[in-house]
This record gives sequence, structure tokens and C-alpha cells, in this order.
Amino acid sequence: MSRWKNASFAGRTISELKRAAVLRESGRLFSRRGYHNTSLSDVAKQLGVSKGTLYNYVKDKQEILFEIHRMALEIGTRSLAEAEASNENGAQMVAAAMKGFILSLVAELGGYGILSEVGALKPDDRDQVMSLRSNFYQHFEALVTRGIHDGSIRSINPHVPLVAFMGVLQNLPNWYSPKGRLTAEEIAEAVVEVFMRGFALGEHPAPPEAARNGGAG
Amino acid sequence: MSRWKNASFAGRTISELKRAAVLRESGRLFSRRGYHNTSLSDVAKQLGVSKGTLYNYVKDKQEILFEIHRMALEIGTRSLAEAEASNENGAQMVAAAMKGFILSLVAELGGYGILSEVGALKPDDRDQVMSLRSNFYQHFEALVTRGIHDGSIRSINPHVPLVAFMGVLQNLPNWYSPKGRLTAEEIAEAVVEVFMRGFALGEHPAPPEAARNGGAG
Amino acid sequence: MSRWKNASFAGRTISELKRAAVLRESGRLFSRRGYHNTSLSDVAKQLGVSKGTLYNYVKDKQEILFEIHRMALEIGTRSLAEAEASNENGAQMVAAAMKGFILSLVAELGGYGILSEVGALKPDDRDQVMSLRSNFYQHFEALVTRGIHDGSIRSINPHVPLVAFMGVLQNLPNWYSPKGRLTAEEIAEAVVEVFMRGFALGEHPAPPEAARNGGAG
Amino acid sequence: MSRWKNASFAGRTISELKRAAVLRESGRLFSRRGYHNTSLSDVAKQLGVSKGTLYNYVKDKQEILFEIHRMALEIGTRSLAEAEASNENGAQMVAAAMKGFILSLVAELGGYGILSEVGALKPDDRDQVMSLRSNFYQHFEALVTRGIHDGSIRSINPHVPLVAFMGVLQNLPNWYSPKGRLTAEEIAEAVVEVFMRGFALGEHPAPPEAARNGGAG
DNA sequence: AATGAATGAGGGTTCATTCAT
DNA sequence: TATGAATGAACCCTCATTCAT
Repeated sequence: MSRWKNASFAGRTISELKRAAVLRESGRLFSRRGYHNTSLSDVAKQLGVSKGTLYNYVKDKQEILFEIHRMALEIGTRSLAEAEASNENGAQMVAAAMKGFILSLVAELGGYGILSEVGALKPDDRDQVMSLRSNFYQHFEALVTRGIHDGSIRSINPHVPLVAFMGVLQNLPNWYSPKGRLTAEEIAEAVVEVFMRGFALGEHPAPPEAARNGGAG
Repeated sequence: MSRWKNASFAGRTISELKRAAVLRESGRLFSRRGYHNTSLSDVAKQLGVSKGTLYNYVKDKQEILFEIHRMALEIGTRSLAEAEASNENGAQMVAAAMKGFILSLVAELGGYGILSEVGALKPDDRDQVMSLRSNFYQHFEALVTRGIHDGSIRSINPHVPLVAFMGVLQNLPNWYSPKGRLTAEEIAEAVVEVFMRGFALGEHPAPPEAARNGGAG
Repeated sequence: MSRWKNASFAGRTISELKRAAVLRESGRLFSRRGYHNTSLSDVAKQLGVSKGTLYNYVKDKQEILFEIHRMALEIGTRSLAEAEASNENGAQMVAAAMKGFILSLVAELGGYGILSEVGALKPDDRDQVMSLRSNFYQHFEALVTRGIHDGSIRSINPHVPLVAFMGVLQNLPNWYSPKGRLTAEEIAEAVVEVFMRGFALGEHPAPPEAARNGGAG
Repeated sequence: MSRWKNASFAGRTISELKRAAVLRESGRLFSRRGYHNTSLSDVAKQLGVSKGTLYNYVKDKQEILFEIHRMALEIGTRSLAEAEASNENGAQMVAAAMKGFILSLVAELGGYGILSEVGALKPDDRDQVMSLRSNFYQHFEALVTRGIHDGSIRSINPHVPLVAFMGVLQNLPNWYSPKGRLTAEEIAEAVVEVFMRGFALGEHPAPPEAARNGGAG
């Protein structure tokens, strides 16, 4: 197994890129097998590197988990902001945010979201994650509410699409895999389409036969 | 801490009841802290029993996980069947199934759903769980589809309510706690109400201000 | 290697005795090779037990170090108190305290004193040890001062015999070994004799040819 | 942190001086935190140099320890010889040797004595150190004996002042610190004074209130 | 049926040492 | 000569599991 497999160097310090590779690979494994069931040996083996080497790039295992949470939520918040900047109607903004979130998650973190296992964080980190997460929730629901007000989204408890979307994210790895049939783009569009058909007002000609994929749990 | 705390003996072999208590307590802890982050010492301590004693009632830790998965899915399947037997309209049947599932889960397994950590099962067990789960998904979606056909549920991808409901179940421990403000009944009704407002057709007078609770992730 | 070698059961819980054996053996090794250079594997191997077993009796390695420090200082303080109770003259009391300290140290902790490596303790434990140690120093010097006042000890800075005695204790393992030629009693008497000749007033007929043993460093 | 901080170049090969700096800094850290508790990273960091660089100047960590032991004992032996050459009375020679030892130790090795952790040396090195040490002991005690014979030192077991002095050296770092209140000169004089009052014959007007400093252990 | 003790495997982490640049 | 990265061994500690009592 060649060294630093999967590490896509480009434009940043080599060291930064290796750190990013550690985070990405860890996240991929964490989201598939769970944090506590993934050893740093596993991560190292996947990267074709010795276990000790990881410690040149991260302080400890907890830092990895925290950093992934932080990055994922940052991506989410950024996606919301970008969508909001487009100034379209509510439904379109929510859809854009979802799509942006998914695409960036795939691009920057390899398509996993984790977002669970918060309990394994150390107290300080946990607080910070909870705060970021809470922010994201509020913004997301606010956007949905705007859609309801401007008539682009059905009158619904905004918590429902949020909860559904989070469920999708948590299971993204089950939908997406680099070697799978579906590209990130295709998945993002499928999710958006389901959202638009399920929650947005407008024309939905035929009863959907839609993107089923096993991603419920 | 008294021994076999929480063990509600009634009508079955004492041994069976103790086994049930082990499963319930394990499930409670697994769903709160995760399977790999819960030690059998933790379980034993909660039951006021020594670690070795557990092995009189279960073969090993994996068996506990499997059994919980199996029981939860059995409950789900049973809930669907009972709801279907009522022969009401689709929306009402789905709602009844959800309510039944939640109530039984709380009553028999202490209110946790797990349904994740399938990866920790051994291959044979995993196959069986996947099969049961797939069954449940199909029945649930079929019921939603019936609701769409009989006009009680909006025309929507049936995967959407399924995914949302599974998300709720996975987070039940966050909603429910025996000492919390909400009884199992109240939670079940809140979930059902959100579902009815979100997906069913009918009167929804005001834009909802509804039961927000942090249960998204 | 038979199990729990060196464990001298008598009158206390078996578990307590095993814990004592762990502490004694650890202390023996710590004082010979140093704390950081002694692995718990070493300790376990000496006791003919597996490494994990140790954790049935102690919380972690730091606890071992702390407990040894605490016990040693307790012995010292007790020895001072007992000597003081005899109400003899200062020199005799100091001598008695020294003898009692050495004998108890040998009997209860296998003859090592450690008393160094305080830096490896965790902050709370370190504070406690420093406090106990400071107490012991003050009492010891006070006793010497009494001897100076009652004319049984030369007029000397009381810190000198203290520092010398502590040096002896730190090197006790070099003097004492259960299989060595000298019994604990003999060593204690040798130390006392050196003290009496060096610091006490009285007849010292011939220039001493005394107990040389390599114990300086 | 600038590179090769603390390195006082003067008259020797640059390489030799860098090696000396490595030894001095290592010794300083070893004597404060212990050999096994000091990593070469620590040493490198203090010198403002990378870890790998150290290996240009020393073969391995053990060599550092050995070299420090050797240098310290060389200094001690040299101090004894110089004192002896002065041909004063015994007490004065011992005092001069002590003072010279301490001053040189501070000047050349940064004021630490180590002299412990012999167990970490490899066998050959250990033998050599033990031999040098034994030599030093004999010379020191011989000098004390001369003092007893010429009447400048009380009739005492010569092992007593040796053991006390070695104890002082081992704790020099606790007395001395470059930023502390006491200069090396002051410390050396304090030690000498305690020795003169404790062991030498002559006028000691008042019962001493002397230099207490926590240096016993 | 219950326990407490023992074990061994494995995980996270540190660190002396090597090596290519 | 200096560096940073990589390695592998060793260490502390946890835990599922077994077993004698």
C-alpha cells in the first residue's frame, strides 16, 4: 500500500495536506465504523503509514474527532450563508444550501458527516461543537421559515425538514462512495429533488418513484 | 445499589426476566454512550450485579447487541401489523404505527432504539438484522403509499417520512428520559402530531410554532 | 515464578494484602531503577502475575507512587512521635526515631524510601506529599534542637543531621537487602551509631573505623 | 527561541562547544526532571534546535548520561587535587574542595550534579562510573581523616560528611538557579559554612539560625 | 446462581533513533 | 550541518471473557 494514499496535494503546505488527509481518512472510517470502533492503526494502515506518524499531524484522537465536527459544521454554515446570498426564494435557498453542504462535504471531507459521537469529545470541545451546531440549526430553520412566508414551502414545522436532512447527512457514506455508481453531484441533486417534491410548493406532475437507496438508518 | 434494580418480574421465568433486564439496561446504555463506549462493567454496575453474573444470561456482548436490534425491529414490525389491522385510512395507520412503536420501545426496551452500530454485529447476525430492517422499511413505505392513494397523505416520496421517523427513533433517548418532563405518551403524541401536520392532508389552521426539542442529531 | 511471591498474608483482607504486596514490590523496583524506568510489566513479572491484575489493586501507576510516598512519610512521622513519647534526652530520641523509621520502612515497605521523583506525582498528590514532608522535616529538626538545648547534641545546624539522614534513607536499598549480610536491625544500629558518634556529645574513645558501605550516592 | 541558546563559544572547536552545550542542557534537564522523564525533544527545544541535530554531536542518549557523570566526577576529583595542593589544614582543604566542586559544577555543567540514575547506563559505562566514583569517595574521606588527625575536624566517621555533601550535590538544582537569588558563589559559601560549623573545630559563637533552604530531599 | 480475581489482547500515546533532503 | 518526517518498540491502561469458589 503506497504512502499517503488518497492525499490530494494542491496549493497548501505539504504538512497541511497530510493533516487534511489524516482528518479525511479518519472521518471516513469514523462514519462507517464509529469512532470508538476505529483504531488509529486502522487509519494509519489505510494511509499506508505507521501509527506514530499520525502524531506528527494531530495531537490525539479526540482532536481528530473535534476537528471533523468543526469542519463539517463550518461547511454547513458556509453553505447556508452562500445560499442566503443568492436571494432567491426560500425553497431555492434551502435547496441550494443542502446541495452546497453535500458537495463540500464530499469534496473536503470525503463525504462523511459524522455529527454524532459528540459524547466522545472532551468537555470544552463538546461545548464548542454544540454551540456551532445550534447555530446551524437555527439558521437552517430560519431559512425554511422564510420559505414558508414567501409561499415557496408548505406550511410545515421547520424542524421536520431539518431532522430529515440531518438524517440524510448522517448516512451520506451509505449513499456516496467514490467507487460507487453515484457521483456527489448526482446524490446532491437526488436529495434536493426529494426535498423539493416533499416540501416545496409548485408543480410535481407525476407521483414520484424516486431515489430509493437504503439510507434510512 | 440494590441488586437487579429495574428488573420488573412478572409472569416469566425469573431467569428470563433477568435476561430481559440485562438487555434493557444494556440497550439504555448503548443508545446513550454507544456500543463500543459502554463496558459490561457499566451494565453490571447499573444493575447492582457483578460483571461475571451477566454471563449467566447472555453469551457475549455481541449477543446483547443483536438481541436488542432484533427486539426493536420485532416491535416495529408488530406495531405496523397492529396499525394495519385497524383498517383506518393511511395517515391514521402510519400515525398509529409510529405511536405503537415508540410506546413499546419505551416499555420493553427502556426507550432506546439503537438501530445503528450494525457494523459491530458478527456477519450472520448482521445479515439477519439487515433483512428484518429491510422488511420493516418496505412495510412502512407501503403504508405511506396507501395513505397517498387514499388521499390522506400528500403525494410525497414515501422515503421521506420513513427517513425522518428513523431519525426520530435514533434520537429517542434525547427526547425521552424516565425522569424527564415528557412521558412516553406525550412524546409519542408529539411525534405523531408533527407527522400529521407535516405530511397528512387536512386542516392545519395556523403556521405551526410546534414542538421544537433539539432532536435533530 | 509462583503467584504473589513475597506476599506475606496475615490478619488483613487478602485483597488488602495483595495491594500491599503491589505497593511493596513497586517501591522496591522504583527505588532501585527509578519510577520512570520501572514498567508495570516489571512489577507484575516480579509478582508472578499478569499486568492487568495489578489494576485490581491500584488505580494507576501514579497512585502507586503517591501511596508509597504517603506511607513512608506516615512511618516517619509515627516514628518521631513514638520517640518523642519516650521522653529521653534529645540525642536518644533522635536516635530512636531514626531506628524506628528504618525498621518500619524495612518491615512495611521492604526497605526502600524513595522520597524522590516527587515531580512525577500529579499536582494534588504532590501538594499533599510536600506538606507531609515539610511536617516531618520540622518535627525532626525540632527534636534535634531539643537535643542541642538539653546538651545531648553538639551545637550544630539541625539541617545537617536531617539532610544526612535523608540521604541515608534514599540509599537504604543499597545498604539493605533481605538476602544481604546485614539484617534491618543491624543496619538501623549502624546508622544510629554513626549519628551518635558524629553528632551526639559523649565519649568516643578511638577514631572510628566505621561502617563503610558505599551508601553515599 | 534563538538557536544554540546558552552555548558559550570560546577557544574550542565550534563543534566541541555545541557538544558541550548539548551536554550541559541535557544535564540541567536530567537533574531537574530525571533522565527517563526528559526527552531529547525537550533538550532540543531548549537549545532551539531540531531533535535530529543532536545526533550530530552525541551518539545516543546513554552517551549523554555517561558523559555527564564522567565530567562531574572529573570535576570532583580535580577539585580534591587542587585543594590538596594548597597544603592547608584538613578542614580548610575539605572546605576548598567542596567549594571548588560546586563552583565548577555550576560553571561547566550548569549546576546540576545528577550522580544518580547510574542504573540507566550501559554496563561498560556503569563500571567506569562506579570506579571513578569510588576513587572520589576514597580521596574525600582521606582528606577528612587528615583533618581529624591534624585536629581541624572533630573525631567523626568520615563517611558522615561525605554522605551529607553528596546529598547536597544531588540537590544543588534546588538550591541553585541562574535566576534565583543566590549566586553560585553564595551557595558554595553557605555549604562550606554549614560544614565548618558542623564538623570543624573552632569558634562557633552563637547557636546557628543558619541557611535553611529545603534542600534535604 | 453469583462472585471476584485473573488474563490477554488491543488501543492510544510517547520517544529514541534513522534517513532523505 | 540541520531539518522534519517516519518508524517501531515500549508503555499505561481498559475490557471482554474465563474460571475457581
